[in-house]
Amino acid sequence: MSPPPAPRKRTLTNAAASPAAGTVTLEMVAQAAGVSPSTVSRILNGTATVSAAKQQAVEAAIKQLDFRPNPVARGLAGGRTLSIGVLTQTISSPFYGEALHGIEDRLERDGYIPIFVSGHWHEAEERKALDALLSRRVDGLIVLAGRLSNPALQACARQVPMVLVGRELQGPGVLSLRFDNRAGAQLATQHLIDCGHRRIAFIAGDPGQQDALDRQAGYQQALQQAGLPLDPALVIPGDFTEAGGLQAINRMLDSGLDFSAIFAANDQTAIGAALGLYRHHRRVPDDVSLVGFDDLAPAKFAIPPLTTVRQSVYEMGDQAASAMLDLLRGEPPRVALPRPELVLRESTRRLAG
Amino acid sequence: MSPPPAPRKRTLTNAAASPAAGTVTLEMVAQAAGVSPSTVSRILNGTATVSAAKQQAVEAAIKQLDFRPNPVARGLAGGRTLSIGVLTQTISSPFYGEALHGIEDRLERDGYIPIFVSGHWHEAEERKALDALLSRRVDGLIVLAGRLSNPALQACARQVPMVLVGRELQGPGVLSLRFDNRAGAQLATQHLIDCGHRRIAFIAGDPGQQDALDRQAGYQQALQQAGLPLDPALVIPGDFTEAGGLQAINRMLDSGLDFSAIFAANDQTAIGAALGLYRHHRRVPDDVSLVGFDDLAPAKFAIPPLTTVRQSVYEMGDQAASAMLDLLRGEPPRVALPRPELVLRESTRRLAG
DNA sequence: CATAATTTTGAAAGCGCTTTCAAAGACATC
DNA sequence: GATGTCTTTGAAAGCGCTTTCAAAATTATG
Repeated sequence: MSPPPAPRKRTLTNAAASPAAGTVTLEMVAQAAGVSPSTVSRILNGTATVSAAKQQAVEAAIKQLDFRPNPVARGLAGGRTLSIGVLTQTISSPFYGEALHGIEDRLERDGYIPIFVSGHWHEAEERKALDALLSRRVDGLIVLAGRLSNPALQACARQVPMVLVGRELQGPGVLSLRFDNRAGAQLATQHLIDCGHRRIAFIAGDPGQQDALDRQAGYQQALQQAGLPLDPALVIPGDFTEAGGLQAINRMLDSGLDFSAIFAANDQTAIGAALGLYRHHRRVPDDVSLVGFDDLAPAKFAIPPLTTVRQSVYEMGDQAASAMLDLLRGEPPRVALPRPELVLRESTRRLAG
Repeated sequence: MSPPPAPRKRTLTNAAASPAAGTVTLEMVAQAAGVSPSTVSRILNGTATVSAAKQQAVEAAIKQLDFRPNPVARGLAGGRTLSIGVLTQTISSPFYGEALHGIEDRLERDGYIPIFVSGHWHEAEERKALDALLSRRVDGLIVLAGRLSNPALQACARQVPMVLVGRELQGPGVLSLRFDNRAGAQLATQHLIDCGHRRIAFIAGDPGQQDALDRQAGYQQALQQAGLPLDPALVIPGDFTEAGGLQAINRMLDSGLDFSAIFAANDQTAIGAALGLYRHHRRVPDDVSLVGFDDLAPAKFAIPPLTTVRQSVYEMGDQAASAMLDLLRGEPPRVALPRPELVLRESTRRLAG
């Protein structure tokens, strides 16, 4: 080990109230490289062409001093904070969690950082959270579903670019990203039909979410296309939670509903339904086939492993972040949403007889 | 509705490159209230006593203009950003997700905002994430477990106060929060013993995490206290994941291991184990009793619902955030960790015969 | 009532960076 | 070689807030 030559001389700055004393500033870099701060800034941001000689000198100084620009200062001066506000509903939900993961990974590659806040499906909370984000001067907003009114969202979109996931909204500065829930639901229902099922129940999702409505539409469409009747009794209300799925089963069984398969509006509902079935000693898939939607992590280890529709929520997050980055660069956002696909596991089987 | 009297006069500032034109600044408030900016700042921060008259005038102006201080500017000038960096491992994991939720709720009450970053159990990533946090000038750091070396953590703690969850570390500016994993594991094991089980297998957790080691110690201690032999063959390696649990079962069954109950190091492992058992046509709890650890959401809807040790990860997050707030105020942190408790569900039963 | 001891207040200097603006250099043209 | 055009560079003015510092206003003291 050769001894480190210059052990950080600290003479240049007005060493006043610096909290962290070892902070290297842009000014120090400029001084070390023998140029002006403006030049260093320009190199950092690629704002203008700089002579090769100075470019190198500055880069060397940056490396040597281990300089890392202060995002707070940049935010104040330049108006950019390199942070994107993300409004999610429940940070710990398996569904949103994956999307956040996708967002985080994508943003990080471009030096942005996501700031996550939760709205808990509560309009007032969502509004507050968005306010907090805006007052922190995030450069953009990614909103995952929620209950906030469209006008409220549009108002935000007037301040910063916005990407909306799971909701439809037109407007300046807004980009809407939606899965093809309908196609996914058709896929699931069709699979059940292909297995010979005729009495296919649908446990619906939270009627306040467009996704839920679309999935129901897909279910009905598949039935119709197969020439099967649409029995309203086969549509049981649910709320996208395990408890809702469990409850739905109880209701179905108590009322003596006749069915041989169930399509649940999401995996969580399906998992609750599976428990309900287990409690009533109905075997999956022997007695009833069960399909979920989303392909969340728990589906894979459910008992039995759940046949479901894969959505790649992670990828959706990735796409949302990508689109935001495009928007920020002023480019037209290019998104390629993943197609829904059926994941065959062990919760469905061909109807015997 | 009376008409709003002054519809936002905008004459005062040098209306140059303001990105959002409608921004109200502290200076505007000062002007409206007829005082100096310093005074407004003092009122905002409670830094000094101000005459009642001015106090009121300023408060009125703030309300009237709907002024909200710019955290970015505050961060630059005052060194406080009102944000707390939170290093988690997987933002979408059911375990950490709940802790994040607890942190978020607690911080929000005091006007702080958490900034979540994930380390993915990867030292380099953790270091990078921490760097990003630090360079964004977070006021404090909450670190959830991880693989980062102690010296590296201590170095961070020298810059900002730090609360460490799930790891033991002494040092200036560091506060360690640990569950009593050992007691929890004893509880679980003892329950199995009480049920008459003698051959109790333990599927271990990730040996890189202290939690895993503690849980194993608790398991062994309970066995010893009951005068039961410690058979090393009964301890099967695992890694805190469902896949690990599944694999462990395969190994146990393939090797013809004799056991009537399993204590899994966490719920995820237990859920994987349940699937393994299902695959091998071993019924839970009829053929083998199964206990998990953590009481994560999925445990409740597992098939059968999983007996487990409740940790309240949410509460842990809440406590960590509280402690951080105390630290920031310069008060000695007061934490009251929740006791572990056994949650009896349907995956265990008294050994027949 | 003068003078000292306090308290309230405002002016001004930053925090670390970006961004005009104009001066200085480099290059091209006649 | 003089003049004009385009490019590189630095000085300086902020971004919106906090925080000395010292002046002004207030209160206490002899």
